[in-house]
Amino acid sequence: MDATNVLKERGLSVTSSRLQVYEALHGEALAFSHADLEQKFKRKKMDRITLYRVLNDFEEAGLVHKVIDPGGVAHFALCKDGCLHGHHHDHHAHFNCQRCHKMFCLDTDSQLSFKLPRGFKIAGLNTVIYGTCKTCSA
Amino acid sequence: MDATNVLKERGLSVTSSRLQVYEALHGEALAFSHADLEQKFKRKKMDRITLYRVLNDFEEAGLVHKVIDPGGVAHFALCKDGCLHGHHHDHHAHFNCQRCHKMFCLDTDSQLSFKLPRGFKIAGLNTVIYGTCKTCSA
DNA sequence: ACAAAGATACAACATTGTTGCGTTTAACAA
DNA sequence: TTGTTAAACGCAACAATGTTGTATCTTTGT
Ligand SMILES: [Mn+2]
Ligand SMILES: [Mn+2]
Ligand SMILES: [Zn+2]
Ligand SMILES: [Zn+2]
Repeated sequence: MDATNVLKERGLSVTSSRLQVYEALHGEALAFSHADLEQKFKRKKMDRITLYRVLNDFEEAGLVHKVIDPGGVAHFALCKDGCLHGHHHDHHAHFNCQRCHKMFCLDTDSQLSFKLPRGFKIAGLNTVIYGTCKTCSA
Repeated sequence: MDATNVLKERGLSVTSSRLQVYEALHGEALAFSHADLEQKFKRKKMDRITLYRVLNDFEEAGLVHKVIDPGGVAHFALCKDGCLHGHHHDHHAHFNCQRCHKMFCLDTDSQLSFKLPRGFKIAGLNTVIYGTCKTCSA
């Protein structure tokens, strides 16, 4: 499905900023920070605040998920599975390279299961393994 | 062992700020943010920057570990096991309540195991489950 | 008690993220 | 296609978290 229809499907109006952001994230295995994305858009004059709002809207719509790196900075990646408005289920781990600072989504290779104490109710999770990626280890 | 000797054992000089911070974290099952700790010290005039540096020094010394909450804010808790200078091994999960904002260390109840892609080398991890804690769910 | 090394406190700054509001743009119906 | 309305944008101002530089004070070891 093309970007325009993805947005429409989620009830998001189709604007140039949103299309740009969607295209920037589409097909990537990495999650990008605001700084990363502003770099990508440096020729296209993407407003900093608009970018924040687009990503927030995307997250609420279940289009992207947010991961916090060990420095406290948010990274965003498109959801692969059928996340919906207010109901994410991308409970996978991430790998953040301390050398190249790439944030990898480990959709397939990570298996997470938690035993929570009685009475605790899970809404979501933020899992980031940090270290050195394959390229930077070699 | 008392606070003074714990500091000495790690090669940290014994100062009033460090004793205060150590005592504030000691015996707690929760990880505290800078804001939390400043609250605790409100009568004792703990300098904000000193607090940052004390916690950084403690972390490097393997005395405390740092957890990042889903808002990107750092929380600190004393290490329970034998972490050393530059070598932490507190690979446990945490639970952050979206209502009371407490950050629980799940030392005992969480079991974490990850299958990383070939070539990736793990140095540590930040795992935070968020939702509502027992008290706030009731 | 003294000298050297290290910790503290204050100011200045950086980065990340939020809020308010006037202007522009997209959606939808006439 | 055009007009109306609601939403998104862009700019400024602000807030929160965290870092760096430096002069002063405290701790440590002699
Ligand atoms: Mn992901
Ligand atoms: Mn912990
Ligand atoms: Zn790397
Ligand atoms: Zn709670």
